[in-house]
Amino acid sequence: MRLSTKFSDTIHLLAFLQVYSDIKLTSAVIAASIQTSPVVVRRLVGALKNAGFIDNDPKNHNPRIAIDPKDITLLDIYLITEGHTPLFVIDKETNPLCRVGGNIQPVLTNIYGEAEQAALTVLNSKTMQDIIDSLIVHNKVKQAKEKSDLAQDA
Amino acid sequence: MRLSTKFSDTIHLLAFLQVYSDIKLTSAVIAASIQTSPVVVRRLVGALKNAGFIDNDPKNHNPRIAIDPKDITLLDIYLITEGHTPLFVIDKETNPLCRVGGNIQPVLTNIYGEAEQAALTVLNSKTMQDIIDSLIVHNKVKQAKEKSDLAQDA
DNA sequence: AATTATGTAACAGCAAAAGTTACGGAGATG
DNA sequence: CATCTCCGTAACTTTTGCTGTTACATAATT
Repeated sequence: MRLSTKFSDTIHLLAFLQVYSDIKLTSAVIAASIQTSPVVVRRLVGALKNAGFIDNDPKNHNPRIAIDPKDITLLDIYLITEGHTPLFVIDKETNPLCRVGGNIQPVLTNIYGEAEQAALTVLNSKTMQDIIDSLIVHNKVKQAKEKSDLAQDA
Repeated sequence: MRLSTKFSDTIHLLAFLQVYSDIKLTSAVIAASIQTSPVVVRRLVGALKNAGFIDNDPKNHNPRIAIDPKDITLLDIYLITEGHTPLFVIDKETNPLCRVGGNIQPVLTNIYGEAEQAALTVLNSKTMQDIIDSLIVHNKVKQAKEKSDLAQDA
């Protein structure tokens, strides 16, 4: 089956909390940005609260990031949301009596592990702050483009 | 969704062709090692023939590896079997009018791409020959262990 | 107090993968 | 040359796990 979107959605969620910390953040408001249902958002928020990444702002009762975004890496989020699922799947049903089927699993475990490690190392080098910074840059570029397109039309 | 087992099964298949090149290799025989159905094996073999990695041995009419196993990397196999599926999934349904939802996709595309690239680079550094060599080592270790266990019992 | 939002649990729907059935055709065997 | 086996492929079924929905008890808000 296909991988879940939980990892992406959770990054989205955390960025949203930070970018929109000044408005009232209900699960419905957040869901409108992720384009999912409020229940799904509550589930994601719940998992993050459990892991200590989100708490409640005493001022406005918003959920908010409980840790400096510089100190949250994408690997941290990945492990919370999909940590159980290996990136590469090994077929567990192979004939143990065969010279190939009986030995392929540990061989693949090693190699896949190495590949997965490489990917997760990249994720560990990126923080939520990097995401938020990139979002702002992308947004500025987009707005400048829209403005120039508008001038073009006029 | 989780990834399919096609990647693993195809590596298994190619190793099997090489290790058992001396016996009659029907799809049923191969299926017994992978523990799947002959039809599934035929599908995998078909894809590999299409890609030029397998041809037919004129001697015994077995399917056989058409390229030196040293020159087949796991990345080659990965691209044939799962090349279309990204390792990390990006939620395509986000609100374009939101400062986060409207910009998160390209941001994630960049970072996920970098992580995926790192994993695929590892896969590209491993060949089918490495797999076959490792299988032989694992098998020898296993057999030695069995022999010593047997001596223990006696 | 009344309203609104949360946290969960249970259920339904959907999409993708794996396995199954079926069958025409190619090649092997006697 | 007739039979038998296996292949290649299409269509269908089953399974599985993710997403979203419904429902409701609890907590917080006004």
